[in-house]
Amino acid sequence: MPQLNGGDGDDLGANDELIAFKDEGEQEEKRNVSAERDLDDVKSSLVNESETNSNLESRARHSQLFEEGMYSLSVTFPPQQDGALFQPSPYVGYPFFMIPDLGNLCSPYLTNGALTPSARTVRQHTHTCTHIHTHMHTHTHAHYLVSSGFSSRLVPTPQSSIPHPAIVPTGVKQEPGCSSQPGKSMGDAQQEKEDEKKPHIKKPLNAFMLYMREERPKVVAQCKVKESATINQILGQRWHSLSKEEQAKYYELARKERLLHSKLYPGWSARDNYGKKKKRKRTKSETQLEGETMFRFCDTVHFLLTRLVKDL
DNA sequence: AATCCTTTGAAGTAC
DNA sequence: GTACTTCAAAGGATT
Repeated sequence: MPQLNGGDGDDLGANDELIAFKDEGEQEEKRNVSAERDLDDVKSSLVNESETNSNLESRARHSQLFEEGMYSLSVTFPPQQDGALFQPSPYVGYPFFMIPDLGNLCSPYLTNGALTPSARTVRQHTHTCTHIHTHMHTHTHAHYLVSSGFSSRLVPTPQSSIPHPAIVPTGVKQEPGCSSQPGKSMGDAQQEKEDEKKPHIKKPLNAFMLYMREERPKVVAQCKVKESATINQILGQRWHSLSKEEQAKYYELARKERLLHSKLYPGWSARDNYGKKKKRKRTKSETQLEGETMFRFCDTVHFLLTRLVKDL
């Protein structure tokens, strides 16, 4: 069961979140060094703050008490209109609810729209459930200790045919959405079929992506531009012009995204998505051809210059 | 229909 | 340890 442990440290906050701007000059880089350090400090303090937060310990304690059957659980399911899928808001902490499978249904990371049977059931109901938690053997609980709040969920074990990845027992690595047995060998074609059936779990958004999602509509409105490539260039520039505090806000959001993502999909790896987005890759011959063309071009230029100098 | 473009950041691979 | 690659979002443009 995933639990946020303030003691063991969260290494999800990458240390290299700030890098020198690639396309700017050395001087610009130097000017940014101190600012980067400051922002780095802000970021690490944000991480430390959240990790050492006394509320976190309190929440962890709540979680423990809950598991011991000392607490009752109150879960409120949001109303679903006309059975329509819940559309996640751009970013409001987490727009989906920590309900078994409904979480999958509403998760912004899932893209294939696959509905699990229990999700279909859950989204039909709108109710508030108060449960005196005394029968641990009949329920499986998972607690998400997200910075933004304490969420709990009830999973009636016998009915839950598709266990949520987040409740995979410790030490058991499970591929997201993968029902196949570990170590089971299968043909490549069959493996591909299995892969296609898997829900596509997207990468968590990084700080800049979160910023883009928020600011894009403003840029579109201001600049009357629709081309994403152009908009992204503008957003890239604006991102650099943000203050450290403003950027820190997005780094913190991104950290929470990663944290929650890792809680929801413990076995997920960025590698799982490799190849999901089909990208035309240059073949070796193409690269070689380009190199040869460049070589010939340089050779020609050299020849012409030599001749020019000779003529002069 | 599929891919490219364009940005930054995270995470993976390769050496 | 460093360099490189892939993919997250977005939607018009291009193939």
